[in-house]
Amino acid sequence: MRFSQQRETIINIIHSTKIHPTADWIYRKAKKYIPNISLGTVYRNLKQLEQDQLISTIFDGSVARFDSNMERHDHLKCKICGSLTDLTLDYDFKSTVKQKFNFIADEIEMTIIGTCSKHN
Amino acid sequence: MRFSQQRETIINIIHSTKIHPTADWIYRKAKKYIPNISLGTVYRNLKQLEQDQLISTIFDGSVARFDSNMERHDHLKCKICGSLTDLTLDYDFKSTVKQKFNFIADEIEMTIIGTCSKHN
DNA sequence: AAAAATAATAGTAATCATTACTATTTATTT
DNA sequence: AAATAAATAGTAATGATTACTATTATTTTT
Ligand SMILES: [Mn+2]
Ligand SMILES: [Mn+2]
Ligand SMILES: [Zn+2]
Ligand SMILES: [Zn+2]
Repeated sequence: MRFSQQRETIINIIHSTKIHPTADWIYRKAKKYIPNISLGTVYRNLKQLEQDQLISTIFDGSVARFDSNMERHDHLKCKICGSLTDLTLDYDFKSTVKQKFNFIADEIEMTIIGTCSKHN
Repeated sequence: MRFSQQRETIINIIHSTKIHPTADWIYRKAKKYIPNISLGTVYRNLKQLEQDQLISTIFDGSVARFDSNMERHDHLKCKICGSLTDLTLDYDFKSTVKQKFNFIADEIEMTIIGTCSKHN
């Protein structure tokens, strides 16, 4: 993977926020630095970065959002404002499903859906 | 909501399987009973049935899959064959996130991703 | 049972996010 | 500086889903 100003900008943008942005959000932000950057470039780089395990993809309904936090963690999703927030809960179901279902678990995705603290 | 043969067929199809089918899978199956049923009809009814809480929608990556099991449960997703299987795990994080984040949890979506028992 | 009212359908067009394509540009190696 | 090939911009294509509309089917009213 060769250096490019576009990729560098995309990485910086993702690392600068905790909102788990969409490709389009990243694209609009990137255009402030590189006005003629292409949306295809954003998608191509996001895919590349995911393959290289530098970011991860979260499917929020039907749109993809991107996460620079590569530690194991879960999410709170607010039904009202749509925000997605990190939290880390303690659990271990991998051994359970191995024993009960002979299922080899690689990862566990957990999203808690409800109303966030802003709406009180 | 008025009766229709199309909706009845769609409900029957969903209740007849545990595979969490996609709209297109349901459509192809429905055509065996109603050859000129429209894909739009399938989507319209699936949306209606979800609103009436008769089925639920699971977003599997970028495609929607439908679930007739309305009990609270979790899923095992196999990376190899793509199968989605029900299981019910015991946990309670709703009180935790209320206390720690002042977040009112309505539901928790948990998917355990890995390799299912078929591939041993 | 026929007429009126209106929900639901079939078929097709439109939308939206994402991916594919390709000529050109840019980074890296020689 | 020239050669090599990865990355880009711009645009076309794709695939899932939704919107639209004239027609059909179900339910209600007479
Ligand atoms: Mn996160
Ligand atoms: Mn299920
Ligand atoms: Zn909120
Ligand atoms: Zn499998």
